Amino acid sequence: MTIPQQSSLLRMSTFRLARRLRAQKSDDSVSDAQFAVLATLSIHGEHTLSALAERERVSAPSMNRTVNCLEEAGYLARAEDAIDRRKTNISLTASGIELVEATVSKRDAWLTERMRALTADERDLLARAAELMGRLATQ
Amino acid sequence: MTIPQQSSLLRMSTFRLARRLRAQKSDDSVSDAQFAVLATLSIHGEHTLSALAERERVSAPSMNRTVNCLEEAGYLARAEDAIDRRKTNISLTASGIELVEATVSKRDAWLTERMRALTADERDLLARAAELMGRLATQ
DNA sequence: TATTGTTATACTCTATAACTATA
DNA sequence: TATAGTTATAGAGTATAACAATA
Repeated sequence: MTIPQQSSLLRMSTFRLARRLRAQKSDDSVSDAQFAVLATLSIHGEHTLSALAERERVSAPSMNRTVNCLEEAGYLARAEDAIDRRKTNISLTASGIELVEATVSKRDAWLTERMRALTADERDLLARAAELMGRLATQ
Repeated sequence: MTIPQQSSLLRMSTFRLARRLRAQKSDDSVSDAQFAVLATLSIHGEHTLSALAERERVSAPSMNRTVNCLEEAGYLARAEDAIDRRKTNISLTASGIELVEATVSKRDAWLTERMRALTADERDLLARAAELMGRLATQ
């Protein structure tokens, strides 16, 4: 198999699996865009609005709106920066942490159940592949 | 490593790689939702509106709107069904086929370039993993 | 009566341009 | 003057409810 053929296979399988995983949510009231923000705050901690916009590759006004919705729903909180008063520091509330954990658990449970149907060798192969995929994505 | 740990690794890497791949487009004027429709028509051929809505898991009015945009942009065409005149058959135009091929090429080129940095054994491992991921997604 | 597609309406996500407050 | 955040406005994607045409 040529390298382009291998790439094409990996691209298709990655999209299909990501799509199935994304469908596993713990709460339908939060959109994909909103959940991505909560997940980013969960993994990388407190962000200013513009840092969050840059990381999610959307405009600041767009992120501002999404943050407004999430703040209103009680999943995150804004706090004025003590030093630079133009900035607002955005972080998860207890309720936001809970929602991220519940969704991550649901997705992992869905995948774990399907991985039990594989052999130990196949699971090991997938774990090693995951490490390589991470490297490809950050390259 | 436990099965849940393997699952969690695979989930994170899949999302990261899918995100990077999705960012590789050949034309910024077509949204993700619109491109997904074009890709579905490219892979699975002609669809009625409701078949398309069901496959993309959105409502019929939502799909109708997306199809309107794509029709106006000239990427797909509606045709009346000869037998059942309630139905409209939706298929890609030459321009639509071209756009799908250009985007797929760009994504594959991006991934192929990064896979060249791996060893032959690592690429082979990823190709076998892709097959397993496809199986997990359809299970 | 049921199905297919569409229109009406409303809310979220997206963007650019313009504004406010602070540095 | 520059930067961080926000508001104004407009276009696209999502949904449910209601409608027209056809089976």
